Amino acid sequence: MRYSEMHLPTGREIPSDAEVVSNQLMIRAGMIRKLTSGIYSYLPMGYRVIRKVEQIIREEMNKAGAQEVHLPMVQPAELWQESGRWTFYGKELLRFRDRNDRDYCLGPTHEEVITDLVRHDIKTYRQLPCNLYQIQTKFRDEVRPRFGVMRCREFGMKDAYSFDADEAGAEKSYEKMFAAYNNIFRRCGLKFRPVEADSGSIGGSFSHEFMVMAESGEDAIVFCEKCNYAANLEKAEIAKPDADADKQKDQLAMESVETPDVRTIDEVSAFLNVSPEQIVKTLIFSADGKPCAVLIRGDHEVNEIKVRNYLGAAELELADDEMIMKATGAPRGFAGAVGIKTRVIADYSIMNLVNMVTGANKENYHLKNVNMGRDFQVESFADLRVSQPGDACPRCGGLIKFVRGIEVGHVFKLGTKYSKAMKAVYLDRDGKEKTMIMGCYGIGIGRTVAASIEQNFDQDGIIWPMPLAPFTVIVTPVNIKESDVMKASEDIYGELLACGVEVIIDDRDERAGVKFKDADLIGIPLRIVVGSKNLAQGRVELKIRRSGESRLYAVGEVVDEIRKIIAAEMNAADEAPLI
RNA sequence: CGGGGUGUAGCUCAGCUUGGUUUAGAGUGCUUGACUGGGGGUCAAGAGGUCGCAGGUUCGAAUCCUGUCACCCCGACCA
Repeated sequence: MRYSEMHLPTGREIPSDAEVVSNQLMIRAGMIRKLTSGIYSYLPMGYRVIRKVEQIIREEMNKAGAQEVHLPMVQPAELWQESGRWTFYGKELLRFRDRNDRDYCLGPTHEEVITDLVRHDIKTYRQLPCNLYQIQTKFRDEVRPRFGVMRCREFGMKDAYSFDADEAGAEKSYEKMFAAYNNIFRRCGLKFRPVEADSGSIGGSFSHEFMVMAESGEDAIVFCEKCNYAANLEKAEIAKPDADADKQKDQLAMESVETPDVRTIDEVSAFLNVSPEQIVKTLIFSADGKPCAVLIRGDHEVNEIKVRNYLGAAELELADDEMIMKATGAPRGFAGAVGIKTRVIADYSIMNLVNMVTGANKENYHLKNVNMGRDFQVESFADLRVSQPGDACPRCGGLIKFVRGIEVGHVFKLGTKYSKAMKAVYLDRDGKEKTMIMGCYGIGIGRTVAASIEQNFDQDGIIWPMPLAPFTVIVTPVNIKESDVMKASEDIYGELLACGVEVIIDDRDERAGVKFKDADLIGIPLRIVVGSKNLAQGRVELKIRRSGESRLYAVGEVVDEIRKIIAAEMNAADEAPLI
């Protein structure tokens, strides 16, 4: 490719509405342009990188036995009504009508379409397992798109769906995809790790997210330094503590104290001069419209996902003032377990507490020396809180650490949620009708590209890992008006092309400084600089983008050297150990 | 949906508080020419704007008022 002929509009200014570095650099490097909120165009440079990621995905998916298909983006309402998601999915599903007034939506995901496809064509266990995937545009009408292509409304996604005859088969399909995903992200040159994730309201048994480590990531990840436990914060388990019967011996008599307008943990702690660990927070939740009290130690936070999962509720939110008043007989801020008129569940954190401080279910009063069993009963204890620094690993007891990550992939055991609702069945060996067991597996393509930039940049611009680079080499003639410089540049360019290297020659009539800045910005891994001084001695300069290192080579040797470097780096990306 | 902010040249922004000396500006980018040629070079000449849109107040509105749209940020919500 000739730079002079390429549509590659680079920019010096940081766009005013770009927050994260990947978004800023993708715009400045001429990769993308925003059309409207959450909707982006890819320019040639950006699309080349997209296709690199897609190609790696294709190769690994095919290797894992999946087959590529292409499903429609416009989907009829009937399918979604059949699965129940037409009402369930909410506003993220963009709905519209055609000229005959029929309801449609833009596909945010394709479980319905693929299940419909498979149920028509797969009739027997002999056709199973089956794993189909596609790389296609999704539309999700996000409440708040942000961070450029990282969280946008229209985006490219690879989604795969597996169909199996039984649990064991489904497990195998899941493991294959898990392995394929490891290969994909490793080959993309990303620092990532798979983490346990919440299976959410879909209710599958198992789910992993593939997280790219980055400070700007929207997800918090918990991992253990000793063992390989890693989980999304919303999923991170906390081990059940041992019961400590001894402590219960020192129970004091319960007393009521007046605490005028003292509501929050901090206020109670200061007013009564007790530490937050001694106070029990009593949160009233509305679980599918019914109140439920959740007890937790004052210095901890409730993990609403855990509560929702524990209660098996479809919808969970903090109760409104009216429900609180009805359940506790007091306004917000004075709830307590003693005498409360709701179910009461408690986090493990209060299991061994004695002489607790709680609300009195009476305005402007709290209770001191409250004790479980004696003063109130708990329906059950469970892990309901958010993991925090200092917690022990739930697997090995080691210390856990926190990092932030970008979710680039998600593998999911679906079970029979869709196959059952949509009657995707087959006949087994005995001629009996059985429901297929599904799994689904997604990768955000644009997000993977953005995540790569979040991990690979410096003050000059992007630093592509070789497997994703839009071009591997850029040939930079310092001055195109010098014919010997141009001739040598063209020769090297031609040679690289001839041996299949993706190369761009910067044949623009620009000053060297401009070319260097642009080459750095767009992040080409290897740069060959052809200038008259070195050329007079038969040499050219090879500069490595990532290290900044530069070496001189004889004109006749530089192509060989480059081939060696490329081979070594691509190999390293293929064989990099998992972290 | 709640809160906050911003809309002026392709891009980044000034001007608005206190309406009229600004014929709407700067930097950068773009065009042309000359010089220059290893880290966004210099000089000169130029093109480019119904100041988001619609009303209103006024002799007079980029500037004040009302409405509206778009975009961004924080939160809530949600795969």
